[in-house]
Amino acid sequence: MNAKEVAKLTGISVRTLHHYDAINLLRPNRNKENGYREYSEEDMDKLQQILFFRECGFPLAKIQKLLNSSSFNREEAFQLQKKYLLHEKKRIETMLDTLNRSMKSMKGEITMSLTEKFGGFDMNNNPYEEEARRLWGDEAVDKSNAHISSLTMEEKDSIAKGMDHLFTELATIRNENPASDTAQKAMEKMYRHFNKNFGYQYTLEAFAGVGQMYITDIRFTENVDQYGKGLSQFLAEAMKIYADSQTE
Amino acid sequence: MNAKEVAKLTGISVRTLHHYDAINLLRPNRNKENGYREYSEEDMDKLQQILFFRECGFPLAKIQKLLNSSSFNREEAFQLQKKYLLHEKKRIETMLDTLNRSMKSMKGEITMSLTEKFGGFDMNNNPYEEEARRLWGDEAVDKSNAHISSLTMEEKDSIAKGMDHLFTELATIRNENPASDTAQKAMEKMYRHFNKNFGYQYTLEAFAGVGQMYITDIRFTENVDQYGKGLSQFLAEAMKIYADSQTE
DNA sequence: ATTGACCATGACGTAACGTAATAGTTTAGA
DNA sequence: TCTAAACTATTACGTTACGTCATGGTCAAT
Repeated sequence: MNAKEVAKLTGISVRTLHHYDAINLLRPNRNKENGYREYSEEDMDKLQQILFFRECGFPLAKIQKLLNSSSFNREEAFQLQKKYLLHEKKRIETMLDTLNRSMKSMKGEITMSLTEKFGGFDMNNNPYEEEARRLWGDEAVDKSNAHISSLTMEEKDSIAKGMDHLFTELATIRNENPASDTAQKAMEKMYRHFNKNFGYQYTLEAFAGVGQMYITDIRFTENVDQYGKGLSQFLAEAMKIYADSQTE
Repeated sequence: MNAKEVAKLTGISVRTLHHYDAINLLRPNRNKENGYREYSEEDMDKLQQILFFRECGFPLAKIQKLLNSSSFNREEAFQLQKKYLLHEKKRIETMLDTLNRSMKSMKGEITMSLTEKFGGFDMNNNPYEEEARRLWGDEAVDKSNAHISSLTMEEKDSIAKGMDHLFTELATIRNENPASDTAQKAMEKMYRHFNKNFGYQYTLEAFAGVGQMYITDIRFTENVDQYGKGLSQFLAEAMKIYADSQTE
């Protein structure tokens, strides 16, 4: 299939296809003779995924990461998109209600509070982005998740206890300087612990990445900070310093 | 209400409010002492309209024109938005269907054609933009519409016949050069006809604008071309030339 | 009196394309 | 067979609707 046919079929523009090609999102094979784009069946399936995610409000950069994730799974993707669409459907129904009531309020039949007048507009906090990140967002988390799901209950329990222990311990030194000897020794221990308990060898990069996540992902921040306020912040810094020091 | 409260209430950002202020879309009063923005109840109603139209996919520039249109009518606006939302709801339902079927097709339970796989994505041609333009889009059309709706059936009928006659006549010369004497004489007649039959004095600008519309608005193009293929194109050119020649 | 949360106005950045310019290719009709 | 219309490609600049600083004034509470 050439670009124009694809455009016609899907309702997107040829320029959009060019764009997706340019940003490495969807790169069809080229005709050897003239360099024209040729879209295969697989390309079309990928494009469908892209458009679904786009419909769900994901930025293209994020879509790219998702689709490239090693643990990406079409079935889960469909489920997620379905959830989003159902959510969106509800939002629209809310807006329709707001609309109908606004008409009545205009005619003086009823009165509406300001809060009511803006019901349904808030589409900023898309909870499904977070779910997507959970599913395929971070390669490191991915792999450990995959590993975790392969464990028995007892194994899981044991690991959970080990982590709990580790964090409780770490919480006691959370007010130290993250670069201090005490802190860095703890980081070494932590790094070893991670490598022992998760299914693969953590790179130092990934280790630092997890630390980053503790402060960028609220879900993690809250979780970690339950062991002591400020722990996530401390860990993020200390883990990064450790990773950097070991890399040189 | 200050900007932050509005933001919290509606779910949009303060920056967005600043932006709407900057482009003259929504300009709240300012506190005389410190220049802070202060949003009144009216501002909030207008904002609601803006957000509804935005939700319907209208660009801000268009929203501005709509709201400033002399014939703008909140009730009609609500109705239009309602139509759009119902349309959107259906589209989402279509996509949900596509999604469910795609999952089955992935599992090999059913097969899907490519066309089916992309059902629901086409949201480009929003039919409601055209309806909006019809309602409030063109000031000139507005006014004549307003006038028309104030007429009796017989008067309407008589005018319709007059227009029919005029267009039939114009169709006979549609292959002339639009700048020719014949064409320009016909334009003069047409201009007088417009001024006689519609409720107010057409400016030459508005006259040329109507000509423009004959070729930019498909609805009109098709209508006009029923009198003869290419008539709309001819009229658009001839009317512009006439208007220009009279303006100097 | 100071601090921290709020407001204002620039100015620049960005995402996801649209649009136009230029040039090579393919295809349908004279 | 030749030519014009209709595609294709790349490059490049434009656009919309804001986000994100940077800088500086304002207000409310300690």
